[in-house]
Formats: sequence, C-alpha cells, structure tokens
Amino acid sequence: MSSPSMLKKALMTINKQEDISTKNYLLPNFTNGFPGFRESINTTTYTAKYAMVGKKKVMEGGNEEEEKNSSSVGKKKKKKGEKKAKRPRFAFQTRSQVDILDDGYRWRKYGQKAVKHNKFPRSYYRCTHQGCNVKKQVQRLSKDEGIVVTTYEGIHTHPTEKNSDNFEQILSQMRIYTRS
DNA sequence: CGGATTTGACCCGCGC
DNA sequence: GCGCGGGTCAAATCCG
Repeated sequence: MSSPSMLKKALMTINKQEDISTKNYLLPNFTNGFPGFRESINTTTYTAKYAMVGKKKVMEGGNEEEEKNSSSVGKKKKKKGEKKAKRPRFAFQTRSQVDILDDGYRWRKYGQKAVKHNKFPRSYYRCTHQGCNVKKQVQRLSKDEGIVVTTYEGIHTHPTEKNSDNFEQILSQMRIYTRS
C-alpha cells in the first residue's frame, strides 16, 4: 500500500531522475485532490515542497512555506486573467502498457510536445469539467518505456464522474524507484 | 452533429 | 536581445 512517506519518496526520486518540469512539486491534499487516494490516505492533509531538478532554490522540508507574494516580487498584471497561483503538483510513475490511466476523470488532450532527451513525447491534458482547470502531463520514459510518468497539477473542484475502481490497479502499480 | 484529438504556430520565461 | 525549450492555443480534422 502507499503511505505518504512512500509518495514523498517517489516524488523526490522522480524529481531527481527525470526532469519533468521546472516547478516545485508538492503533494496536495489528497482527500479532495485525488479521489483515487482517498482509500489509502484519508488522514491528514499532506504538503511537501521540493526543489526541482536543476538549480532553482531548494525548498526543502514539508512545511507549507508559502512564499507569499512578497511585494518585491513584482507579479505583473495577469493579462489574460487567470490566477497564476501556484498549484499543487505531484508526480508518480506507473508501469503500464497504456499511457492514459483511468483515474475517474475525463481529460481532454490539448497539446503534445517532444522533450529533449526523450524519444517519447509528452502529452498535456486538461480536466473537461467546467471551471475545473486541473491539468496533467503524461510521459513515457525512453530509458524504460514500460514506465509512464503522470504529473497532476491542481485540485479538482468536483467529484469524479464515474467510479474509479480502476484506480486500485493504478495504486497497486505504483513503483518507488529508490534503487535501480 | 458535437465533442475530442491533432498539430504547427505562438507565447513566454530563462540563460547565455 | 536572442534563441531555446517547454507549455498552450486553436483551427482543422477525426470519430462516435
């Protein structure tokens, strides 16, 4: 089963080995963020912030360090509207034949991009529910094409549409690569 | 016919 | 300032 510490470790591992993106990752409140985890982690809200792959500042530790919008950090006016607030993110790996994991939500693909050092493209999905701007990325690793990395960003503001029984499978497929 | 996917262009932050 | 790399848009297309 998956414990928060395992997820945490997985997250760190992923961040170290893969360059998934350029942002901080943090584990969202799973209870309302990721229904699939409801069964396995229904306790405390779990937040942890990590540095990303490259440099950038390292926000170690698991306290919600909310850097606040310090006045010095001149956030420019968001032209397009849209809150650019940092969103909870977390990633995990599964060993799967299919790229699209059925997690109970409906996703609309809105982009696909090739990333460097990877032969497989990365796909971008958005939750189709109106007003729910949760996104996820799916990418298969070139070093081991049996592995699919899924990165979620945001918290769903609505329940799942269909029951996510399949998610138990996904959970059971989760692998923590602490050692190769 | 309506919603999802495809796919190149566009955009934007960052590093040189 | 410019180019690169990653993320998003959106029109055309696909597909049930």
